[in-house]
Amino acid sequence: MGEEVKIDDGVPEWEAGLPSADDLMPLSQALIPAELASAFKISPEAPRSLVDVNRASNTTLSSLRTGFNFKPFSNDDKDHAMAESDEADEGSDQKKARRVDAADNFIGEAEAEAAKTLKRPRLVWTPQLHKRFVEVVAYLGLKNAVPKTIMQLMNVEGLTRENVASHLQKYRLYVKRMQGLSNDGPSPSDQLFASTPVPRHSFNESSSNGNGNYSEKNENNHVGMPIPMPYPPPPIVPMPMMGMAASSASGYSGYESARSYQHHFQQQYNSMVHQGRDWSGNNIK
DNA sequence: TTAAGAATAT
DNA sequence: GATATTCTTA
Repeated sequence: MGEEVKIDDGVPEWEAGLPSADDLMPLSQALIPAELASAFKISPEAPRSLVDVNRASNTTLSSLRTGFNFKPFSNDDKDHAMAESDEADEGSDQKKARRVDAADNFIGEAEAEAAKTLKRPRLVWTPQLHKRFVEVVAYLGLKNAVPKTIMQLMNVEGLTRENVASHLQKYRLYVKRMQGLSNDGPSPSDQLFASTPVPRHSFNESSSNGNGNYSEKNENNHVGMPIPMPYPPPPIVPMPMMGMAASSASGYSGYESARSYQHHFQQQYNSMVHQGRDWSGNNIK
């Protein structure tokens, strides 16, 4: 019965038996001959580049995968193919057709280049974003928290390693300074940092045991008492989910709220970064 | 060659 | 002061 589309992991199967890139009509070729088009008053279709196709393809695939309403970042800025995508995506789209004519290929490269080269608007570390940062750092333990890992665990689209590195540098200074002062007296100048207190276990080396707990450890690999995670486990995919979550400073009870939180977080971030329409407002066509 | 961390620059 | 960029080192 289910004649519909089976969306298991069957995607690769779909490709079996399909014509190869070389067998297909070039993208540059119009589907409808010009005379025919004019005869029937069909306005010519805008030329599509490989980039367009890949984009559409990705959109489709991700929709299928997520049961359909996942939108990567924002809808109208299709341009920015986020930089970090390099290692982020599990090369499921290795099938990129290599056969393209020079023009398209050029555009593809240009766009890819631009995504990395273009200047992004300066990131603002809102309390939410910072909180996220602190959570992840605490999760890793201050000693293990390095920019790349933090960036990955934070899982915020558009956030770069450099962003994190810079913030981490400052954060470390703050923490050090705080340790210097025996009792907690956040100076008023540290508004942001004071907004999210440094979790106690940040100072331990810790590692996740993937079980919702993480264990204290020291150099000798001596494992201490497992501590329940007070914050979301390493998020994998930005999870669109409705329903707002309190996310009031109280703390999360479980994964649901963690997800909601993440959703909220994502939205917050989106609007935040978009004020300067820069890395997306730029048309690379 | 990549990434962390510190030092500078904007 | 906040964040980005560059430089040095591992």
